[in-house]
Parts: sequence; structure tokens; C-alpha cells
Amino acid sequence: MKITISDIAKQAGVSKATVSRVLNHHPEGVGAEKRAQIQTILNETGFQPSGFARGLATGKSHSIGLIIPNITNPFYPLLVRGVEDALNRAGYSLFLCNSDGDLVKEKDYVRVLMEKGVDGVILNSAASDCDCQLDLLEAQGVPYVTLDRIIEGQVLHYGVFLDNREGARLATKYLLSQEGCRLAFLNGPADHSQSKLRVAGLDDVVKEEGLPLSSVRFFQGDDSIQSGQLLIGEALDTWKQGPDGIDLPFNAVFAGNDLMAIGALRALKLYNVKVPEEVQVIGFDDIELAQLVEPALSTVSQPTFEMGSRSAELLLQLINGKKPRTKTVTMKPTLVLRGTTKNLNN
Amino acid sequence: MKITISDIAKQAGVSKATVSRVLNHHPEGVGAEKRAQIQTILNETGFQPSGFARGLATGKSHSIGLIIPNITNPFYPLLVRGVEDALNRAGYSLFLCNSDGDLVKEKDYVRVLMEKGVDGVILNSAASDCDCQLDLLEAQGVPYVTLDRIIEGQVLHYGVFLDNREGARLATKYLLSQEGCRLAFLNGPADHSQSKLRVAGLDDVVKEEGLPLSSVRFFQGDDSIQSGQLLIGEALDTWKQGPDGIDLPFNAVFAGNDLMAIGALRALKLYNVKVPEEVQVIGFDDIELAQLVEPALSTVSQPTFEMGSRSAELLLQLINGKKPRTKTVTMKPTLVLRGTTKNLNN
DNA sequence: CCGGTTTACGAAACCGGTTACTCAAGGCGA
DNA sequence: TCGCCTTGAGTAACCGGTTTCGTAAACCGG
Repeated sequence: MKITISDIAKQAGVSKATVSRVLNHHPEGVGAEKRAQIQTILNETGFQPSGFARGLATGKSHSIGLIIPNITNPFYPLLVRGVEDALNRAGYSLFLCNSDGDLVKEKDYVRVLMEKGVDGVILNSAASDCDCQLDLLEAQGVPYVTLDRIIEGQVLHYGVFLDNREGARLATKYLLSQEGCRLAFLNGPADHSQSKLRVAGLDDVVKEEGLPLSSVRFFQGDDSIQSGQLLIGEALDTWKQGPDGIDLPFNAVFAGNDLMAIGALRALKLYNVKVPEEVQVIGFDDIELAQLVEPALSTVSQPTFEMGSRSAELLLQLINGKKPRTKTVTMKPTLVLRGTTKNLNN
Repeated sequence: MKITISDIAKQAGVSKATVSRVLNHHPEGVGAEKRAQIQTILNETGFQPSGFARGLATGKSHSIGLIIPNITNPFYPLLVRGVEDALNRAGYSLFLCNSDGDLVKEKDYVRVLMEKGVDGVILNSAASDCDCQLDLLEAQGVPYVTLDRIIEGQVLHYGVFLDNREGARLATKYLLSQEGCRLAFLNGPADHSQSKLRVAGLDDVVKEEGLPLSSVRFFQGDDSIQSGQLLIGEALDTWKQGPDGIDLPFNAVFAGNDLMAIGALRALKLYNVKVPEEVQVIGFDDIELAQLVEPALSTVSQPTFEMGSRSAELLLQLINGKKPRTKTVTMKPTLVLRGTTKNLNN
């Protein structure tokens, strides 16, 4: 049978209360010599207090939940690692949940996490148009932080974000400011807040440059390699079959994420279009893969690991009742030029 | 304040015991009409029982711990997803722990997980030469499953494994059976059981083919892209500087994992060595990345997702007291030939 | 030496569920 | 109709910690 605090108390000839005080390093209430003696027994027996009992009494679990769409998406492992490292440093454990972007699953996870008594939740929410998961958390007063997705219809809550608009602006500006640029834009899932913001950034630059909105060709993708390959592939296909056969339908591609950009790259390769000479490509995210494709993908880089750790730290502050200085942390993306852009100095 | 089972009981005019019976769908002890009425109240109030209290009373948490070296290594996300899917299906939650291959960290995680009252642990252990984490689990009778790493000095416990020896045999056989093959082998961390088994598989084939052991050039890597690139790069460098300048030091590379293979690919490209014409390359693992590099990497494929889900299912069997038919599940690797091998029909 | 404050520690009440045990009522065969 | 078995439901004892409160002893200045 598992050893309990009562066993320790009996063995030391003291009360449970005293052992508890030693266990939690309460400074008062226990004399030095008795404290040392109990400590010795604790060490010798390798006593492990029950998290259940402790949780029941204190209401804290020292665990938090992280809900992401899918760890299999190469964007997430680094983010998760950032979260886990920060939590581990603070003595917290991590429940990992894959929602697949399914709101029902997401809500179920929130419910389960609350039952397990997590001290907080980090939510990389599936969509931006529903806040029903948050209502659950809000109702019980469970602290939470949203990560990189703005949940609309929700009073702005604590969260860590990338300045997606600025990121899109950087990439678009780089491409559109080049003479004769004809841009194709691969959008991510339209209901994600990131997609919306990236479109907004693109629009900004189009306006700044005084171009008609129609000058950008718009494709609706789903953040997968396949969709990038398919969309660009189709565009190239109709071009090839067309009567002119001279000008490519675009000479620059900006993709809403790296995976679609890589898909585009594949399509371009299939049609023997030279990158970056004939078509320049810029992605978004800077996943590890971006450096490994040929040519290496130019992309808008986000500090993924830091976003994870910052969100964990923010959540821990909330848990510990410290009011963070700011409700949101906005991180800045940078444009990383590699092999899929011409990298002219301008 | 949070709503408790007593509140429900009061509201329904029954005792806690009755509510508990309804809550857990115990078939006996509650009449149909009263059951329905209580169920209604439960639904209306959205009552969530406390996992702490339940855990304290039952000793079960419906959570399990998964300890892996590093989620950032592209091999793991799919594995983790396999585990999580299987667990989620069974109503269990997942604690994710990154040990970084550090035995101390690993042991700490085991301790913490046990405090949290996990019902079981899946361990992808850092090294094969220590079983101290397992002693902890064993001592408390916490079920566990080892994943793809054989822990030496340990009576063979429940686990899911890849037949690493067979995998290495497949790759080596393919390469060595070709006329005039001069093989370079990039080994993974020497203390990992996988590495040992892969070396064993290689040795098997060398013997079968009647070759001297010296016919294979042996490099000691660490499973990273960098080490693959560095080792092959150095070999090519000394070759280039050498007096002969004619024959490459090897015309085939078998790497202990895909990352090193990809590193080797990069080094080869840097030195303008043609793959697969001059040097054929085979990796191990079949991570997603393998299909995305140019040329696509031939590799020994493991059913990563299934290994994750099978190990979770095995653990769940142990937790539920069912004796699994076999202590270990061994999965078979397959050789996937893509662009880095000549793929002659033999 | 005395009243008052501080300190060390134990007793017991919680936290919120589960479950063994008890008991009354109802059903049923003899 | 009696006794027995089944069934619905309540009582209370857990599970293993934390924490409030009470008390006795130690300590303190005057």
C-alpha cells in the first residue's frame, strides 16, 4: 500500500499537520530539530504526497492544459516545447490536447481539463467565431490565455499574438515594390483570425502602393501542402493550356503559411518554372522545413518557441494572481530572405 | 463557488450516494424515474464532478504520462498523435513530458507523474542502460509500457517495438547486394538500443554477403541533421584533398535516421556529388520530411502513428487489468525506395 | 515573579467524491 | 398469509492531504 502522510506522522511521533508544514516548507510552526528529523524520514521513505488529496484541499493541481489543432502540423512542436519548458521550469505539468480544429472536440477538452482541475488553459483556438469554450472557463474562473488566434465576440482577453498583419505587410511590400510584380496570394482557412489579419496586411500594402485590388490574384487554400500544390498547379495548368502561352499568370507567390508555399514550390517545379527567376515565393511561419527545401524558402519568421514560453509565463502570472503589465503580448515577425526570392538590395 | 455533488443531491432531494450512482451510470440502486430526474438536473446545471475528489476516492485519474526525448524532433509528433488519439478515444488524457534524453529529468518526470496519480506511463526512455525510473513505477505498481527502446538489465516488460534489426537489414541488404557497393554507415547515439540493433542488422548482412567488416565505413553521429552533414562533409573533404581524387570514399550511405541522412544529402550536394548516380542514400524512420527533400529520401519506414496508438492501447489493457496476449508488440519496418536510390529491379 | 505575547504543535474540520453497509418496502412462491 | 429475496435509496466511513483554531509552554520586559 502506498505510504501516506499519516504513516510519516506516526513514524515521527508527530501530527499530520506538522508533517504537512514540513512538506510545504512553511517557515512557522515547526522547531528546527523536529523539522530536520521529519525531513530525514521524508527523504528516507521517498514519500510522495497524493496530488489528489492535495488538489482537493487546495484547489490547485500544478497542471495546465494546452489545446492546439494538431501536433502533427510542423508549426506546433516548437510552440509546444516552448510552453512545456516554461511550465516545467515553474513546476507545472502539461496536458496536451489535439482539437483538429473541431469546436466540439475543443469544448470537450476544455470540460475534461476543468474536471482534472487544471490551474489554467492555453488555447490555440480552432476558429475565431465562437467563444463557447471560453464561457466554460470564464464561468469557473479558470485562468486562460489565447495563443495567436483572436476570438471574436470576446472582450479582448489575455493572450500572446504574432503581429500577423505586419508580417503580411513585410512580405507583400517586398514583392509588390518590385517592378512589374504580379502577385498571387494563397490564403489560409478564411475563418482563422490569422488569415484575416494577413489579408488585411496585404490590403494595406496594395493600397499604399496605389494598386487596384484586382492586381493580386487570390487563392483560397487550407494551410496544407496539398492545397498549395493544387491551387498553384491548377493555375499553371490553365495558363499552359491558354492561347497566349507567354506570360505566367503571376511572377510572385505569397502564401499564408509555409506548407502551402512548399506546395506551391512543388507545383512550380513540376511545371518547370524557375524559382526565384521566374516566380518568387514567400511563405509564412518559418517552420524548420523552410530551411530544408530546395531552394530554401524565404518566409515571414515568427518566434514560435518564444510565443509558447511567453504564453505559459503569462498564464502562470494569471494563476499566481499577479496582474501582468499588459493584457496581450504581441510579437514581431521578421522577413527572412532565402533562396526563393531574388534578394535584390533595394 | 463551484457546484458540488451535495448541491445536486439537495436540489434533487436525494442523497449524494444516489447522485453518484447516476453520475457513474451504475445500473443498480436507482429507480428509473428518479434517475431521469437527477440526470436532468445534472444536465441543466452542467455539473462537473471534481477529478480530485474522484481520484482520491477511486485511485484513478484517467490520465497517463508520455515521456519522450523531444517533441521538436520530427519523429515524435506523429507518435504522440497516435498515443493521444488512442487515449482520447478511451477517455484518457495525456501528460506530455520532454526529457531531452536526460536521465535525471526523466526520473523527475516519473516522480511528478506519479504524484499526479497517472494511471500509467508510456516511456520512450533516454538510454538503455538504466532502469531507475522504472523502479519507481514498479515500486508503486504503476503500469507502464516502454516504447521502441529496450531498457537493458530489466526483465523484459510490456512494450511496443520496431524490429530495428530487420529494418537495418533491409536497407543494408539493398545497398550491399549491388555490385561494387562501398557503404558508409552513419550510426545514431551509441547508447540507444535502436542504434545497437541497427548495427546488428547491418552486421548480419555483412556476414551473409561474406564481406569483411572493414568494408563498411563507420561514422558515429548523434541523430541530428548537423552531425550527418558534418560527418559526410568531412569525409568528402579529406577525399577531395587527397592525392587520388578519383574514387569517392563510398558510393552508398545508410544513416541511422532520416535527419542524419538529410544532413548527408546536404553535404553531398555541397560537394556536387550526384545522388543517386554517384552515391545512394537510405535513411531510417520515414519522417514526413523524407518525402519533401530533393530528391525524396529512400528510407526504412516505421508505422510511427500505429506504434503510438498500439502502445497506448497496450497500456490501457494493463490499466484495466486485462492480460495482453503478448508482452511485446513488434512492428515491421518496410523499405521505401524513393529518389536517393537507383531502384534497379533485382 | 507576573501578565502578556510569541511559538510549537495537535485536534479536528474540511475538500468532494465513492462505496460498503443498512434498512425498509415491495414482489413472489409456498 | 408468512417468510425470503430483491431492489431503491440513505448513512457514514473512507480517500490523504491542508488549514483553522486552540492550547500549553516558552519567552519577554518591567
